[in-house]
Amino acid sequence: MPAESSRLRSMNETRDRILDVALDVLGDNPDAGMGDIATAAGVVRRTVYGHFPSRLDLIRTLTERAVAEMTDVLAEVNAAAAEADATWVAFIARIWPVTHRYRVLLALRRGEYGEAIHSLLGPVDELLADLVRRGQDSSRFARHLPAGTLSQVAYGAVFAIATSDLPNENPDPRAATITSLLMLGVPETRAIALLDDQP
Amino acid sequence: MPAESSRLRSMNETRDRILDVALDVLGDNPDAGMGDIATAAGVVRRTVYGHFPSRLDLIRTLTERAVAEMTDVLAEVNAAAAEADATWVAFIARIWPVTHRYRVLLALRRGEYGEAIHSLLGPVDELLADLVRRGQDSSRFARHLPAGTLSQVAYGAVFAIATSDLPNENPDPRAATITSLLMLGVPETRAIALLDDQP
DNA sequence: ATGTCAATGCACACTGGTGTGCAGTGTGAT
DNA sequence: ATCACACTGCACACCAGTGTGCATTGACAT
Repeated sequence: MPAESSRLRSMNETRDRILDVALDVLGDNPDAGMGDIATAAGVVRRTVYGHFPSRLDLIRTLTERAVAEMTDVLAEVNAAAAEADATWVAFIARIWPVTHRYRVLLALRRGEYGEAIHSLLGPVDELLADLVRRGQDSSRFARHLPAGTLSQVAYGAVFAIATSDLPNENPDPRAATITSLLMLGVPETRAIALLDDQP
Repeated sequence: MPAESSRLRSMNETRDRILDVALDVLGDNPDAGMGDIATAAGVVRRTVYGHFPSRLDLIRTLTERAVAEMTDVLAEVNAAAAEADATWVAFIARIWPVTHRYRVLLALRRGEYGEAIHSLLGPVDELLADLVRRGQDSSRFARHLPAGTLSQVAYGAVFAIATSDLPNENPDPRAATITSLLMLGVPETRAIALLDDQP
């Protein structure tokens, strides 16, 4: 099956390394240039343009990866067919590392490439809103905000906590989950009970 | 008292107009240039540099204004000597329009001028954290997060709702306040009661 | 009437990033 | 042995924004 095995593989390795490193570099500084990414990937700027014709292409590819991963997680936790609030807890637990990895996308959402990112992220937003709506329909979640807004704000809070770099402590996924559950209207006692059921 | 009355006044008018317009323009697009601001203010780019030697100077002046307004509001609501949760409600009500006005600063917090803005906004963050801490000490607020983080995340949620531009609806300060109270650990019933006490 | 000075309208130099072109080099494929 | 081609290294053009210099205009102050 691998026709041009070694040749093609090492090329894909370079490409993947650029993508991985780009997530890192842009995560630290969303305004980093193609040069910074290239250097960090141990490659020359020109080479990056060999794989991605433009900066937008790079960002788009990154976003597509993120959408794929997030959609997978959402599909899996939804497959468990549990209550919406339990599903939310499972979702946050599974999405936690992904959120940190792709933190740059949220930062870039407002900006030059916001339009492209937003449209690609649309489907994920939909799925998230669906989950919250399901919770509202079964009265697990409150209705003080429409599902679309509530899902965004709740996930935004998790994201904010996940990427907050406090001087001494490191972000606490448990506290973040509780916070998001609270704002979804889940009582604190139930929130803690849900968390204690997690493996 | 006005020595060079007309002269100096019209100069201050121009300066103030630039500042006001800058808030507007940068609020819509944080990456707008000095030229865009100048044009929107009905003035030439060179004139803006006459009042503010650099872009950073402009941003700093804007930030100083914001800090002054926010500090005033915080001082006033704290003077009422009510419970921390009631104070929070009053604070959100009073800060709501200000939040929208200075929305650009939050957007610019991550970016080139983040350092300068952050240091100027520091005192406000302190006051906010103090309020939340007070609430935690009197058991009005939950302790799932340290006061510093919780205050930031709660205010961040309010900000997110205040600046969310939904297709048809406009942001609802009441829903935003409830959301923030929930994540602070205030039970929904109490949150609604607090809001109904507001004028 | 005369001077002052904010605002104007150019000019310019500088910076920092993007994206392209092309000749050269080394390593796998044939 | 030779071809293909990913990567290099340097060149360039281009753009958009920043900040400065300076001569000019016009309203206000004296």
